[in-house]
Amino acid sequence: MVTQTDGETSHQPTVKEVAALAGVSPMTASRTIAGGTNVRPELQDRVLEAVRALGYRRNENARRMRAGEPSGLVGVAITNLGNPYYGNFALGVEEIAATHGRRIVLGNTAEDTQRERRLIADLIGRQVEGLILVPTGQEAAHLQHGLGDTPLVLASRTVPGVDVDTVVLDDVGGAYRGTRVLLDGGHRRIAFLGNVTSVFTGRRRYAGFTRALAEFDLVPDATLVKRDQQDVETARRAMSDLLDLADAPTAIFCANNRNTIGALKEIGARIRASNPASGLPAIVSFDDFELAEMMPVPVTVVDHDPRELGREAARLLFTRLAGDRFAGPPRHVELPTRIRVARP
Amino acid sequence: MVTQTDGETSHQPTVKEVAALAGVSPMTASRTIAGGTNVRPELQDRVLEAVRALGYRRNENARRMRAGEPSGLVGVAITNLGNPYYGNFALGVEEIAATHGRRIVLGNTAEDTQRERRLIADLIGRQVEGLILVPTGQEAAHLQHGLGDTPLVLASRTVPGVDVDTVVLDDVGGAYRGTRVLLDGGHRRIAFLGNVTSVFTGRRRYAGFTRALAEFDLVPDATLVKRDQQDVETARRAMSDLLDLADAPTAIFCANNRNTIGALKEIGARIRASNPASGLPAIVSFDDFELAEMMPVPVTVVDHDPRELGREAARLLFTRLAGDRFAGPPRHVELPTRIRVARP
DNA sequence: CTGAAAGCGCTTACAG
DNA sequence: CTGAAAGCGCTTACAG
Repeated sequence: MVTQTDGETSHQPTVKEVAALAGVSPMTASRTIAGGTNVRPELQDRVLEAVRALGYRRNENARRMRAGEPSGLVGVAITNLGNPYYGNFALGVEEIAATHGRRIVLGNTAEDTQRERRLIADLIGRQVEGLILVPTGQEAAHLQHGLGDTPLVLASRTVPGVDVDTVVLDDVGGAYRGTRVLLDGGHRRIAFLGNVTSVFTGRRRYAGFTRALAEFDLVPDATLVKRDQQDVETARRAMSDLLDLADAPTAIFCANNRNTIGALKEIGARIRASNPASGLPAIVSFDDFELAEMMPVPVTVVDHDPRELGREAARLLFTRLAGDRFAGPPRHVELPTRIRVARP
Repeated sequence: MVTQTDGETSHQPTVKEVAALAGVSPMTASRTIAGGTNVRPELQDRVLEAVRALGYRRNENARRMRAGEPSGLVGVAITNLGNPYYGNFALGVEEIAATHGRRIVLGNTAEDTQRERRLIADLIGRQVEGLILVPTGQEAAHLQHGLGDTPLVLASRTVPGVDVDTVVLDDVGGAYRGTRVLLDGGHRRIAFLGNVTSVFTGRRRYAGFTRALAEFDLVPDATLVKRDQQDVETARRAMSDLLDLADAPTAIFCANNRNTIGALKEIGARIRASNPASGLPAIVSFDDFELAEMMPVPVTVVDHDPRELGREAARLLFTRLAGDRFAGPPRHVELPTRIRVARP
């Protein structure tokens, strides 16, 4: 039974103290702790006993500094820890990092460039060997300068002027094919629910949307394009406005998970109020979500694998770290998306 | 435009190199970098210019070591990064840590005691000031020894024999009240879908379930109790077995999010197959989930706030760190749950 | 205002 | 096999 009331003073013991207690030199203690090569078994026993008695834990930072070894850490900065998409992204990074004996240090930027800047500075200061970033915005200054020789990989989004290794989704192609499902199904009044234009993926998905429309000689109807929703509640309200239009859309392209959920919640509310305005629209959702097949309207999902995105970002980083880290031009990987009709 | 092809050699510059380039002593460089007190402006300019030229970044590990300062890091170990519940938990920890000027280092144990052990050792070795852990199992050995003087807080689950600060949910009360909703609604054949008995929360929620039944002079029917599902697919199959019973349950208590989703997916599959066996059961879900109100059966949610769980864990830790860290007995906090009927 | 010396905790390289 | 010396990158404390 361990308790936190044993009255010991707060202090992490050092090799010196271990050595003193064992009656050996710090070097003998250090050698024993490192694995015990070239130390008499008898002395090893005494050292290990002292380690136990003092609760000694080697200071990894000090060790790596003297040994000239890298930190063994990879920094990962994501925009929203509470979003399972980025959680799985981080899992993918961790998976590959583990195979290289590295641990990840994870930070959350909360879509705030200021926080991103501070986080990166801190991670670099703590000697991460490389940095994987889902960038918050389009500001490049803090990414161009101050990273020193620490390799940077951008994931999911790019930043203009920052020409480093990147892995993104096939946003344009995915949005195009998702929209085509609606067009091929006969829909012509198709609305777009997306997030702010400043976000890389938002712009790309809108581009895929318009490309599909163009093939049917259509251009987006401004009254059907809503591009400012960052969360579920604003998405729900945007959806409500669309459904209240005299000439309401027959289908909705939702450019991300948050917009999909908001749109569906509004549909649900109207069903429960027995007030489905006009007929209920079909939905395309860029991003998968759980229980898609339980929805009262047909949902087409533009699916992709966040974990693979993380894996690929890590692979790019470790390739960089393995070779001459400035050799070769930056590589740009685009991962595919899959169309899945949740409820035909 | 920054590229990774500029041919520089890989090497983080040091104060010494900055000082040499600026033509001053390392101390003058150090003082300037630290903020510039007691350094002639002219020298400061030269140092800062050298910093820019070399892309110098202070080694935070080295600085803190010499200065005798703590690392400024709090270790957080969760069981599943891909679960938004724990992502939000980590956000809560981060929120409080930020107000104390600390950063979190997040690790994932993947419900694996071996990984938990290694992760903790590593975090301690990297000098975290404290550790917040969602423990994987019931093994206590690595938690009793080897943490040294680093305070530990257990969150969501406890470990027998490890008597440290803890914050858990009111699992028993929440499960009790959720089950009461079903009983008060007239249900008498109520099934239990939960996870393995070895998990703390699983046991507690089952206890709340049986307590509610007892008030109606009922005992759990063994054929209606399924307690081995760790993921959605196994939960779905367990649900299928229940619905296929000759005397199928009229209501299901789902002890966690994964079991709820699995149960609902099976219900959805049967509706789509126009084969709702007998009537569809009511659902109680311990853990909230998105779009609960869109389900084709009544869903009662035993809701709680993972972020607040994280905040509270961090508060316990910082209280410990602020005072004499071994003063006072361990504190045990239990956070409330709220009953929410998603669709009456 | 400036810098040479010493040391944070650890280990490499060198001498026994 | 063992240890005194030196140094990783940085800063405190001490002398000018």
